[in-house]
Amino acid sequence: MNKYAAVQDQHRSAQSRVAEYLRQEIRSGRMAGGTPVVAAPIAEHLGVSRMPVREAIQQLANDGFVTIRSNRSAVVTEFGPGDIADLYEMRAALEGYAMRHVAQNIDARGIQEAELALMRLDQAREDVNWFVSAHDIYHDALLAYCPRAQMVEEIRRIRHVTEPYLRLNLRAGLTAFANTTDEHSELLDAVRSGEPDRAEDEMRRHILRFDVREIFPA
Amino acid sequence: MNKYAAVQDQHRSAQSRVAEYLRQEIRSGRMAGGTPVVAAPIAEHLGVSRMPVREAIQQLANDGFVTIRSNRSAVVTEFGPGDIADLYEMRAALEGYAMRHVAQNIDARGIQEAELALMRLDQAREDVNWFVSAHDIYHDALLAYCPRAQMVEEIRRIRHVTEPYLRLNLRAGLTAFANTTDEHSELLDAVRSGEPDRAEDEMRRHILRFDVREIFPA
DNA sequence: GATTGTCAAATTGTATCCAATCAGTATTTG
DNA sequence: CAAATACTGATTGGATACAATTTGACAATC
Repeated sequence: MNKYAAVQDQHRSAQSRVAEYLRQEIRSGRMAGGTPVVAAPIAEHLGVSRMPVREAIQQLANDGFVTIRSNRSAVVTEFGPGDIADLYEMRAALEGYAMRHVAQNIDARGIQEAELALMRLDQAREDVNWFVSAHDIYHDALLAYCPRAQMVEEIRRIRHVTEPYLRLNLRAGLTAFANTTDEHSELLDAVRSGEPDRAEDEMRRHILRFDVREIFPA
Repeated sequence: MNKYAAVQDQHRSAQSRVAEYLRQEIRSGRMAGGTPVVAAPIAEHLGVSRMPVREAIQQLANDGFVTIRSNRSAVVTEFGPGDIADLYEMRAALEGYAMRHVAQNIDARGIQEAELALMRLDQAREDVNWFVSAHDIYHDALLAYCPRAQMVEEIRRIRHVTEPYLRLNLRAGLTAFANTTDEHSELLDAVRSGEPDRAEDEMRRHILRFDVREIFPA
């Protein structure tokens, strides 16, 4: 199945192809939380043996996408309200701190790119998938000016792991759509000012404004 | 080799035993940065096949302990000054934020335990290994009152990955030894006050006071 | 009727075998 | 003699085979 993609990616290891495939399935929500992740069928579907699938599953487990239960099938990780709060606070702490660097390092070109990404984000409000993608691009545009590779990687990891829940939130209450452009605009102002404290504070507040309870019916 | 430990851990999977073994070797510094991590000899040494070793290596790679080079032997990750700064800033951001929760949640019993851990830390100043262990315990005593499991886990991960470099620093300049008790004491005061802002600020400053340049000769 | 025991299907965990890849060295060739 | 090339040893990457474990169903028992 999907021979062309397989051929195109032939140079990369089977494991990383499998990992990328599963990551996309989970991020997109096609494999929802709780879905069993069984090695054998996936291996057959992608035309590889179980071994690289196992390793891919473990890799995803380390990123938090799946949960491995010893001697039982792994499952797509299901996050509860507490877990989401946890992840969002982590991201607030890290991405807030990252903005200190960004505010001090960003140049005219960076500002321009962020403004462009912001416009695209505004245009993307009609479609959930489009919006999520544009939202990623906007945040990444800012993080490009944070010279801390591991920090940025961790921030992205968290964003990706929580992506299905952002999608749910966008589809459920439209509030997220409405607020978000103004917030992102204020955020950009703060970064433009070059004041680390202000940039950090703005990013923190922006991320923590995400209301988990919209998704999880009490 | 080491039959008793093997028997004791028989209930757990070979993979996790191997992972734990390697993690300890690396954290302790017995396997220094740059050391090749070859599957076959380790497998033989521990009396298992190469497969669980492979998976253990990959698990460690996801935590940052080793670096996998495609089709070449993996190596123990070697961090440069920039990487260490990166990791310490991440920890500052996260553990600082965690202290907001701790300051608000800690009770009399928690304070007491932290004070005890602080005394033990002070006693441990003569020996590097002892000190590192006591330092871990002190920080964990505080983090026990942060109700954000994933955040705490990530903080610990960073602390463990940087452990060999802390050891180097302790052995090299003794400054870290000297400053640290006072700092930790001030930190505990801030937590005791219950003020989130103050607790966060104190923890951040404490962590960022770590001077990387002591290790890396310019 | 509830509980326990046993068996079978599904799935993971581990071992072993073979192919692919890379680093370094020897060797050829201009 | 220098540069390109071909070989060799070491090591990983992947596939297949098999053992161990768990789950659930169904039957036996109290």
